[in-house]
Amino acid sequence: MNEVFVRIALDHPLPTLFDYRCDPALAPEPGMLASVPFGKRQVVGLIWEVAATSEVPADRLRDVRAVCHAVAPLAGEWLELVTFAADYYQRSPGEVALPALPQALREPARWSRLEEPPRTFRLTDEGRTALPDALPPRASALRRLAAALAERAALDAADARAINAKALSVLSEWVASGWVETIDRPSASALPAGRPVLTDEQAQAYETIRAARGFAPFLLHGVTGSGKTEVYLHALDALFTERPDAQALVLVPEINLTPQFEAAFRARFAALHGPASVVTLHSGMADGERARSWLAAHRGHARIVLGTRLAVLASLPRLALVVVDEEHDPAYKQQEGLRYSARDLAVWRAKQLSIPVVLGSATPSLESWWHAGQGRYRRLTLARRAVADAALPAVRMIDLEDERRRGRASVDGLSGPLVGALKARVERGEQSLVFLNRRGYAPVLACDACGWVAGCPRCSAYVVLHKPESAMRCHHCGWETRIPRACPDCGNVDLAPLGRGTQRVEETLAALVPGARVLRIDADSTRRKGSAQALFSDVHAGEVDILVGTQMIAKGHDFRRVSLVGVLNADAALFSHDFRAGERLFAQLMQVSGRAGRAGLPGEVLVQTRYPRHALYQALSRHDYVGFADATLGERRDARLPPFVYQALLRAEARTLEGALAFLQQACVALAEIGTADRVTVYDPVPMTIVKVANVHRAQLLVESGSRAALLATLRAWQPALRATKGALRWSLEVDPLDI
DNA sequence: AGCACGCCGACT
DNA sequence: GTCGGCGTGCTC
Repeated sequence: MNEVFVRIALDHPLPTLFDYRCDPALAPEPGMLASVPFGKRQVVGLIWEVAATSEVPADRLRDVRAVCHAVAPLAGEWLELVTFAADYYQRSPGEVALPALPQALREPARWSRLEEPPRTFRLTDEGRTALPDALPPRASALRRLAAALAERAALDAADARAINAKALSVLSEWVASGWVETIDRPSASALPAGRPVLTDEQAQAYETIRAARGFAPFLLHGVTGSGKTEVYLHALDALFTERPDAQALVLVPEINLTPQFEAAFRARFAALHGPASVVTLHSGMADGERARSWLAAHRGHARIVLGTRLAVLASLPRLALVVVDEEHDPAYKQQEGLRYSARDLAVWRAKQLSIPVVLGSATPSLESWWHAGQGRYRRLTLARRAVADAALPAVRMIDLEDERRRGRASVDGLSGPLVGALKARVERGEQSLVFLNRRGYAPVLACDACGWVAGCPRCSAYVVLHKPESAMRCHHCGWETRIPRACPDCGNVDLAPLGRGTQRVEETLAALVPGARVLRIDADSTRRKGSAQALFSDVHAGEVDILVGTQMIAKGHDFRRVSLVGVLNADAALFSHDFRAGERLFAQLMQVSGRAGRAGLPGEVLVQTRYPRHALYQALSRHDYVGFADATLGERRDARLPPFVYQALLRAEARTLEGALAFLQQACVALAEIGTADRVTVYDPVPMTIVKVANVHRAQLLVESGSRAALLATLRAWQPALRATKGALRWSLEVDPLDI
């Protein structure tokens, strides 16, 4: 009775692989999925290694129940990617690998339905002579099948199944015998006509990417409207012309907000390589659909995988080019579970495979900008807008202090000059955007008489007033209540909404700009699936005069008739404790400004501020990303902040703040005992800004080092001690955190 | 992370 | 007398 042993990665926090006994008849191979007993349950894991022996005592070993053969094993390169990500982000390989797979692969009952859809069959020369003699005389079903093959040039799977229910398995036997062969789906030919002509800048960027060999990271720095997408499309065209079987990975921050981007890819490549050549992959997809896309990528049928951050972990056996659009976008950082940066993993994959990777942005992350400055990334610049006579918009500050001094009070946060500019646009039949990064009606409801403020009972935060639903909602935990008629403390009925969100601005604009068709787009107005798209198409169709919204309206959309962008309430980020707030604000304002004046209309951007001289706004009005980035990088260098230092956060969540802090204090002691901490700075445990969320108290501990390797080594050594500390609390480590 | 086992309060 | 609260211990 021979047996083999397999080492399996399970979606489980213990940082080890688990050994199992396996019947060799199950033909296990690394990269295959296996169903195994684990404790009291049955789980699916990923076979990492197959070995002749095991260190684990025989009486503790259990048996593999089944191995999935419907899907080809995941390649060694993919397992390496998982190994890297697991080590870098301090997780077990199974915690990285299994959540990256479609649910269908993690359910043994569904394995059989994952079989590759059969292709078209035809007789080989050998089959034409040998097959008739090989069939038993009375096997009439088989004879009918053979006759159908002989009659036609090709027999497709559906026709075969119509002849006999078991025809497909018979055909695959005949394929194995060499009597029948499968024909691959026909690959299309002619290049589609009408590729846009590139500007000189675009052409230069494209030629540089095309000429690249080996690992070649590019930072494509292109102003909004400069046509970065067209550079990607040309680079993909060139790749597929040179290597028809190659695959490309194209990452976008939020696929639902960029249907135009997706449409451009489909239009360009579906004609060239068949409708299945472009597949999308994002978290909003139904499971079956996602499984289909994933399998198309894994099997190499999909030429282009266009997806959000989770697509960076797709299996792509012939990956030859990676594109990360809007590479600065924080959405590339996963904010729960495995907290990976899809952009960083994309660069890692490119390096692993020695292929080019293009990071595109109008406002690159300071990390990428710094890499480019150091010569690690090659910079490609698109300084001009691609559409003829589309100039960059004029950016002006509206000084709110000055307005007030002159006795021109704002009405509900909207200044006279902005309202005047909006009216002028409505009269001219042009569209405007009003950008405000706060949804709801008002962020606070307060009592004038006693100072009571509506807070969330479960969080240390105020609840946000939502007028359309006449509800107050906590944006941290989702808790909701009716708007009170009177102050619960003193009974006063004059409760005042303080500050404003998109709902209130929408209401105010409707009153201040009579006759204007005002539309609001934010996470609340687009909650229903597909409604965002419907609302955006109203804007494109010209049925909207003024669009009010959060950053959702800043992303990707090419509004041809927008000539004015108004920005409200931006100042808060200028003085934030988060050192990245300025970088984020600048990127957002550049992006939303870029919505103005794309199609020849002169564009204008009006920013309401109390600090019009602030360096960030000055750089914005000059469209000076480079100046802003270099100045901010200088500050970061002086203050020893990323990218000049590497950081990790240990977070603790407990029932009490004391519990969370005590755990972190213990963790500090454990870290001091490790001793490798000589090149690592450990800060004091601190409560998080919003200390309580959903009745859980949160605190964190920052660890940093000038050496990435030293930091990782420390984290690795720290983990066993962290796991050993007991207590009813949850903790997690985050490497390269974005929010501190 | 699940999912057990294991000891102490308010109910038929 | 039990149903069930969540503390702690294990999973190849």
